[in-house]
Amino acid sequence: MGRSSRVNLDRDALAGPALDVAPLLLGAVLVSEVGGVRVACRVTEVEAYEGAQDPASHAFRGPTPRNEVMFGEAGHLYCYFVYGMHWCANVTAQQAGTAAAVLLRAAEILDGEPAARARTRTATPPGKLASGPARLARSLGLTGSHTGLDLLAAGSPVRIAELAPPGEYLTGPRVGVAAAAEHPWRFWLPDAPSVSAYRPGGRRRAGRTRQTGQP
DNA sequence: TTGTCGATTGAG
DNA sequence: TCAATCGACAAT
Repeated sequence: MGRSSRVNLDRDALAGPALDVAPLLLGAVLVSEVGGVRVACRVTEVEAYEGAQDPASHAFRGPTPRNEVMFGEAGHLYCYFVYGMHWCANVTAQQAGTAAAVLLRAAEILDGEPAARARTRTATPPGKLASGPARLARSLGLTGSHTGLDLLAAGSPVRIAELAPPGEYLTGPRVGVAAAAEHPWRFWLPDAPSVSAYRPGGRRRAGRTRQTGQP
């Protein structure tokens, strides 16, 4: 075909390391028809999570019922529950047998904003409805029940509609991640208002006495 | 079976 | 800066 503004969307493109797949997903259009409501968004920020080599990955310690889908075929949805109240969504990468996933951290709503707004806090500013992984998942109505969905299947209620041509992007350390914090495995589009703010990882220490650390 | 901690968010 | 809130998983 002639010069298409889109990139061929085939599973092989997603079947590599998360580090390679993550930038591919920047600018991708994601469509959700969960609950009979259509919400479309454009991905602006992602993070790569590998398998056995990545201590911050859910798959680091091998397969479990929760992370099973990460070990499957690329291009499927992996949603996990965190902090007792939030869902976050990933796109699986690598070939079957090897774990990897790309966390969807932020997006801008292209279509169905009223529906997205209805799902999120009414106080959320318009451009920030899908800013942050939990808000992104909530805007699209994604929960653990959607884990395993094939994002490349035409009939899937959640799917990747198109990939954007490779473009400029920035990288930095992953947000809220303590392990392997030195790796710049977060990718985002420049000048995207929806991109979330960086926050270093690290656990809160219980009973941390007034450790001001100040002289 | 128990305890710790988390790929976050929003309020104070 | 901190509480909310509960599932996963490692350690008993």
